[in-house]
Amino acid sequence: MSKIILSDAVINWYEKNHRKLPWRSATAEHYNPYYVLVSEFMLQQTVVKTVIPYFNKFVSKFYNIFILADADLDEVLSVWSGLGYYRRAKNLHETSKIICKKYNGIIPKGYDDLTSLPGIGDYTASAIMSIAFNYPSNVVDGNIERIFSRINKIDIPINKAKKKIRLIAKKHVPKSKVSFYVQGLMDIGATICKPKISKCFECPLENFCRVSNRDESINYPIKEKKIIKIRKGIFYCLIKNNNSIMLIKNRNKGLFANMDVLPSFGWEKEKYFEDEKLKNLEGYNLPNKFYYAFTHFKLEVSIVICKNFSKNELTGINKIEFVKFVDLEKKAIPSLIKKILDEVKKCILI
DNA sequence: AATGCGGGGCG
DNA sequence: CGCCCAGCATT
Repeated sequence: MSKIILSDAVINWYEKNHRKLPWRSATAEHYNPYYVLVSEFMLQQTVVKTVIPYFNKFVSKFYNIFILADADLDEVLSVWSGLGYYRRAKNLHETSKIICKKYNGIIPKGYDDLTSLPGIGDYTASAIMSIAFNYPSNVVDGNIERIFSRINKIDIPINKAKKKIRLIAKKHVPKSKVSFYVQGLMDIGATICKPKISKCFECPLENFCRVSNRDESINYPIKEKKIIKIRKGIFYCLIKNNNSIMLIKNRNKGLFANMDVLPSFGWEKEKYFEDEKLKNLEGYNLPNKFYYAFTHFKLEVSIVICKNFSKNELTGINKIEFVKFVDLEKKAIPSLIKKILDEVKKCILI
């Protein structure tokens, strides 16, 4: 009797237990590569549950790669609004245009072709090749890193162990059913071998694992923690006719690139306007401050409202636009700004 | 090799 | 409240 190998255990598990997701098909042979492309961009550093509604909205509006390539960036960003990491939206849009122009709309299957596209790195290229085209590439994401760091009980911090884990993962890649294999590993990582609580008792890989119990597995992979600093920002809501508010088109780099935002200062290096001009505006502070957490810093948000604001008090390099409150949902607004706008709407209605 | 880049959900 | 997530690009 031959011993079952890890990849077979994963594939067997996948065929019975995999999650039903909108970019997946019943058979590995019938994957829609465009769906895989879109989903992989959205899934970069973002959990499946968050992505699903955005994916459905995205592909119902941009239902193939040609429609996407022909769309305006602002349109793409407005569908992406709330999902975060907005550079991904621009990169996906750019990538779709290149694929239409250079590859006649056919998503390339080669690693070098894929990684040459904006927003596609080692992981995404490998994932597209394996998931959409069933090619045996070495796909290693956060889930798979976690699984192998537990299976092999890797006792060095994860940022220094990545190379070693890649080598381990590579040895397990099967020759067939790679699509089911990599997605199976990710599903196991997301539903069983989870970061905090792992359900080792129902794990198909228990026999392969050196830390197969919950108390030990929670310590892997080993991570070093970083210090989060606090910044303070003042955001200006400039209201006209009691029904519209001034938004500005953000710069095309850095935080909230190309998004529609409120003028603000105090928390970023780049300035929208001269601080003095904002400070001289007649307005009133909302009494309640709140905190908003980014990955690398925490922001204390203060809000100033200026009513009957006339635009010529401010001049800046950014494109200025007054948007009616009822039209805000069509704009490409990040969640932080949406939260501020919600506070302001409450005050204006009272 | 380290850092910037969102947002939500969960323990 | 801290941690984490189907990573990539830049420095």
